[in-house]
Amino acid sequence: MDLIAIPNLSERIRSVVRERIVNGDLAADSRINEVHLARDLEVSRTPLREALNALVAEGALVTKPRRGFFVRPLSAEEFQQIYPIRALLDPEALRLSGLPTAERILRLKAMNQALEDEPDAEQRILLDDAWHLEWVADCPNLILLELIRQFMLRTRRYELAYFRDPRNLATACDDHHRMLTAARDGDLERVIEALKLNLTHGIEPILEWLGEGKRPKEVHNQEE
Amino acid sequence: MDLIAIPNLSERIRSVVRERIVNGDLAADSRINEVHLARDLEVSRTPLREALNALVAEGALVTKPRRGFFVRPLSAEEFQQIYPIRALLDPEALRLSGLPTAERILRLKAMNQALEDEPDAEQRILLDDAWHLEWVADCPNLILLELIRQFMLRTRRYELAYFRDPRNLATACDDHHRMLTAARDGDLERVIEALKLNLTHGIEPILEWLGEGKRPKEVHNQEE
DNA sequence: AAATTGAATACTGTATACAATTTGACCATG
DNA sequence: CATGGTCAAATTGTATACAGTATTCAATTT
Repeated sequence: MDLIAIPNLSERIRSVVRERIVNGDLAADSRINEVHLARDLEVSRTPLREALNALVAEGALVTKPRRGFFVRPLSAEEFQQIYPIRALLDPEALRLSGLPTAERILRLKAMNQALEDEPDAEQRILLDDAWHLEWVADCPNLILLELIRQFMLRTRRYELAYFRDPRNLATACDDHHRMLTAARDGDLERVIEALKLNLTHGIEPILEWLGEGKRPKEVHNQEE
Repeated sequence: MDLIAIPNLSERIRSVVRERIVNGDLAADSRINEVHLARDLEVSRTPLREALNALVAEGALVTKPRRGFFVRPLSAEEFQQIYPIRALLDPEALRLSGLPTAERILRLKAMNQALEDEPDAEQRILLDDAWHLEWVADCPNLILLELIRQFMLRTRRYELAYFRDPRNLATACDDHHRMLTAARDGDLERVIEALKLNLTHGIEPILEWLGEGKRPKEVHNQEE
């Protein structure tokens, strides 16, 4: 019997649309035209609407009754609210997980290396998320993990800019390294401190980016 | 123009179904038959499915592709995971909010009195939630507030048993009182400590309840 | 008697159709 | 030239229809 549940169409649509929002293909604040988007994706409106509703729950969209779905704009305000929450959730999950096993430390080391070598910004985000999840893989509080995953999705749009800059990548990998050495010393509290620092380092550069140029694409919703 | 957005059918359905889950009208672990439930609610399946998907995001239901929606059972495990998260979120929100104004303290005092006098368990939950939200009303992190509200909904099913017992109500009001006196003394840290204690007090009795009798109603999904 | 297969049935997932509401353009009016 | 009203087109919300997938249960085989 199905151990891996095959996602249905609406779940696949959700991923695709989320991608488009993250990339800016669907401009911030723009209204989503269900008919056009459905035609573009070559699906009907029903599963599309299910996907859009799910994205509302994720915080990527907002919905106004009888007006439609709108892309939640990237904003310094939202970002300044989301990131501190991760800095609250992640350390707690790590504390509950305890120190990683020697085997896991090895894996983490390899993952960090892969991150350092990765040229593509989007892949870097995925690797970074995987890295953080690996630390808390043994966390007994599954709902907390669910929550962390949810917030990883919400921060994704912002992190794209962060991981494009090699200097930021270097900072991140450095922080990660500090976590690893603390773990090898068996000092959980120091690991947690390093994690908090890591999560804090992201804030400044992203706020800067949000302040200045913001996003390039603006109007361009989707073609007719 | 519409300051208060009138909810559409699917949003209203969501509330109704959530209610039924909380009450146990839809038994834990039972599969939801969309056709029957739609007929029962006198709506079509489309908005019902939108509502059910939203409830999945809320954690009240789970969905298995091509199998359908299932009522997430109340379990000691889930509860033990949810409550500590509230004990993480609420104090942080309170810290960000700062001490309440004298005016707000008065209002809180009145709210606690109302809670103490309330005979109905369901109303008590609503009043208790309102009480907690009043403390953090000034929290600048709106997303954190959103999250707290979300978890209030998730804990609701469990708290019903808690607030039925007058002894638990007394304990809660007592904790609340302690928070108020600490606030009047201008000692935020002591308020936060009292809040943590308040949130912790709920755990034991509910676990006990979950261990023994559990819920009365069991089979009874919905009538044909 | 137990296991297995296969057809009938029930149910979910998706598409389409229809109703209700909003939007925007056009024109009349001050 | 601005303002407001009316109507058509566009768009969302809901219902219904259909297709594909699970489940059930009886018939058949071992």
